[in-house]
Amino acid sequence: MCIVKSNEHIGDRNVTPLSESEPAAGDTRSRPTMRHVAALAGVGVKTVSRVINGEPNVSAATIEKVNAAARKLDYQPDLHAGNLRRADGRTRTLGLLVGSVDNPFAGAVHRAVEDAAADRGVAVFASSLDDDPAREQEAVAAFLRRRVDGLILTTVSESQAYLAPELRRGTPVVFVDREPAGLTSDSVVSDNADGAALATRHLLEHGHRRLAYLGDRAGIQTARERRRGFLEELGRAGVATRDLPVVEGLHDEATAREATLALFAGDQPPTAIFSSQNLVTIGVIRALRELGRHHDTALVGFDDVPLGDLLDPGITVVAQHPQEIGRLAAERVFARLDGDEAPALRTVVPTTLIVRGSGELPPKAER
Amino acid sequence: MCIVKSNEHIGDRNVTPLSESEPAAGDTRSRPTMRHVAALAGVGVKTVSRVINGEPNVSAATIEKVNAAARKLDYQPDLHAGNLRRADGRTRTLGLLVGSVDNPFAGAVHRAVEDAAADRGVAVFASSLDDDPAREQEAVAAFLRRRVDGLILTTVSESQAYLAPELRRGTPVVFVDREPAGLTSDSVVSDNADGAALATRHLLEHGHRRLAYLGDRAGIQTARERRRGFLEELGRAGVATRDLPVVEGLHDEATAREATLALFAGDQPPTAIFSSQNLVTIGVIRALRELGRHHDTALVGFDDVPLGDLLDPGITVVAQHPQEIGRLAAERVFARLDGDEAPALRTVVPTTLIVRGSGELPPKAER
DNA sequence: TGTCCTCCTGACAACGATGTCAAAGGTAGG
DNA sequence: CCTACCTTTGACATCGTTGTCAGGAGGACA
Repeated sequence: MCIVKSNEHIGDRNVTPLSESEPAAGDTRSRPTMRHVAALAGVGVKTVSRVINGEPNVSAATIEKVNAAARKLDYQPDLHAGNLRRADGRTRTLGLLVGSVDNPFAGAVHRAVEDAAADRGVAVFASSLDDDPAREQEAVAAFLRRRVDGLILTTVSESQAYLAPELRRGTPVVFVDREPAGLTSDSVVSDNADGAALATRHLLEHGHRRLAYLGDRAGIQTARERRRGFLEELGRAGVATRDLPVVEGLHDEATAREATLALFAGDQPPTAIFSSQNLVTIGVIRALRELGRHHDTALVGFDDVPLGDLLDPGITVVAQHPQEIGRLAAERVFARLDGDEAPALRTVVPTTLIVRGSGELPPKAER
Repeated sequence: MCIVKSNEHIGDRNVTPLSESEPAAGDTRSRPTMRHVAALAGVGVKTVSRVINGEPNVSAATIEKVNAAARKLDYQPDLHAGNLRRADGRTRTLGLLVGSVDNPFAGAVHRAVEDAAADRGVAVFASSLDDDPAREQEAVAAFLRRRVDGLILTTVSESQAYLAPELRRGTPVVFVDREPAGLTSDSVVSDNADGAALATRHLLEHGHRRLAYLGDRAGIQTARERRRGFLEELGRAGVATRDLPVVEGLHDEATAREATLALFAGDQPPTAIFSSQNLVTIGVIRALRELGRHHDTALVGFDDVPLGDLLDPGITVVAQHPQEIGRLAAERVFARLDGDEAPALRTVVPTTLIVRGSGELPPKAER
C-alpha cells in the first residue's frame, strides 16, 4: 500500500489521458451514452444525469439543451449501469416463476403481477417450471444473477432452504399457489382443503355417497391438501372412505381420461367425481362423454374450466382466484421492498363454488 | 505495491485509499461480490472471475479454493456488472410484448419463446399491451433501458418508426402476429387473409350465401386482413357482398354478443357467421344459444377456442399456431444475434381448418 | 465593499465485473 | 547456465452511470 500525502506537486495530478476525441455524436451505429449526450449538449455528464433523472437545481435552459441532445441521439439510459452506483441498488425488476406461462392460471397470476409492477415502473421476468425441481433452482439462480428486486415463486422441489441466504440479504420472496418447505417466507395460496371440502359437501348434499377422487401427484402440496379436504369432509359426514376410489398421479388430460375409463370399467363405478385440477377435470369430461355418462355422473372440478358454462351440462367447479392471488403476491413483495419487516405472512384466498349443472346431477340409482 | 510510471514524482499519484479492511466474509446480510470471494479464497479478483467464467489457465487447486469460497458465501455473479465490460455486451435477456399475458394465444407464443431462450441461458421479460399504443412505446422503452438483446413484439400503434435507430444499432426486432408499419424488420405472422378465405370458402361450400362478418377494430392490421380475405373469397365465388352484414369494432365477448343479437333482430339474419377472433367467437356462441339458433346457424371462428370440441355443436375454427409463431420468432432473433445479416424476413405460418360441426350446418332455408 | 447564501455546474471516485498486460515461476532446449 | 516459452497470477483501467464534493456565479444584506 502506498499512501502519500501530496501537498506539494499540484503539477501532475489528473494525468488520466481520457479519450481525447469528443465522442462522435453522429455515429448512428453505436449506442449513445451520457457522455455522447453531454458532449452534444456542451455540458458535463453529471448534468445530463441530473436532467435524465429529474433532479432539481438545473436551469431551464440547460434542461432543454440536454433533452434536445438526448432526443436527437435517441438516448436511453442504461438502467443497470445506473443501479451499480445508485443508493438503493434496485433494478426495478421482478422474477416470477410459474408452472407454465402457457396455462390460464399462471397467465392470470402473471397478468395481475405485471399490472402491479407496471404501476411502479418494474419489469417482470417470467419463467416456466414444468414441475421440474432442477428448473426451479436454475430459474431462481438466473433471476438472482440478474439481481431482481423480488421473487414470486411457484415451487416444486422438496425444499426451498437454498433460498435462506438470499432471504437474509433482504430479497423479498413470496410463494404463490404452493407454500414453501424448509423456509419461512410470505405466501399467498388458495384454501385448497377448504375448497375441496366445499366441493365434496356439495356432492354429498345432492345425495351422493359413492364419490371418487381424481387428483394430481401426491408430491404436490396443493394436491395433498385437496385430497385431505375431500377425505376429511367425507369423514365429517360419516361416509366410509375405505372403499372409495382415490386415484392420484394424474397430471394431464390423457391420464385423467384413462383413469376415469378404468373407474367405470370396475364393478362399482362412482355416482360422483371430484377432480382436483383443471386438466384432470377436462380429461374426466372427455371420458364421461365417451361413456355417455356425462348426464348421470355428477362432477365438481377444482379450478375453473374455460367455457365451462357453455358445456352440457355446465361444469360445476370450485374456482380459484388467480388474479387475486397475483395481486396480493405483488402487493406483498412491494410492501417488503417498502420496508415492511413484519413476520412472514400467509395469505389465504378463499375459493368459490360455481354451480353450473354437472355438480347437481342426482345419483343415478335414485332416479 | 506501488508501481508508478512517471519517473519523477513517486509522491502523489495513486492516493486511492482503497478499502483498508478486507471485505468482511462473515457478514451474511450484505451481498457478496467477487472481492469477497477473492479475499476468502486468498486470490485476486481476476482469478475469481476466471474460475466463475470457466476460463482456462487456472490451476486445479485454485479452482477448488475459489469454488469453495463462492459456495460458502452463496455467491452469485452480477450479470449486469459483467456486461458493462464484457466484449459482446449481451445481457442474455429478451423482451416480449404481447396483447396480454393472460390470453391463450400470447401464452403459447410466450412459452415457445421461453423454451428457445432457456436453452441459451436467456431470460425473457414479458409485458402486456392491451391494445394501448402508449403502453407499446413505454414497454419497449423499458426493455431498451434494460438493454435486452432482442425484441419480439406484438404492436398496436400506427407506426413503429420510433424503433429505426435501435434497429440501426443492431438490436434484432421481430414482429409477431402483426406486421410493423413505417419500418422494415423480421416478422412472423399467420396467414390472416388466407385463413379467412379458407373459413369463408368452407361456409360457401356448405351452401351458405348470406354470410355475416363479425370482427375486431379495423385499426388492427390482422382484423383488416381477415376482413379482406372474407370479402375477396366471396368476390371470387361471385357472391354479392354489398348487402352482407360486416360488423367491425368488436373486441370482447359482450360487444360481440350484442352485435349478434342485433343481427338477428334485423329482417334478414345471416345463415352463417364468420367471426374473426377468439373472444368474438365466444360472444357469438352465447348470442346464438340465447336465441336458440346455434343448431341452425353455421359458425366458423378465426383462432381456436378452448374446449371448442366439447361444445354442442363443436366449434369449427381456422386455428392459428401460436406455439409455432413463437418458436420461429425466437429462432429469428437468435439467428440475428448469431450474425445473420440477411434482409428482413417475413415468415408466414399457415392456418388450419378444424372441422367440428358448427361450420358444417346447412343453411336453414334449405333444411 | 465584503460576507453569506443559494443556485448551478462539473471533476472525480465508486459500483461489480472483465479485458489487457506484465510479472513470477517453471520447464525445455541449446 | 542462459534463453525462450508457457502457465499461472494479479494490478489496473474500463464499462455507463450516480454520489460526493468543491467551486463559480449571482443576489441579498449589512
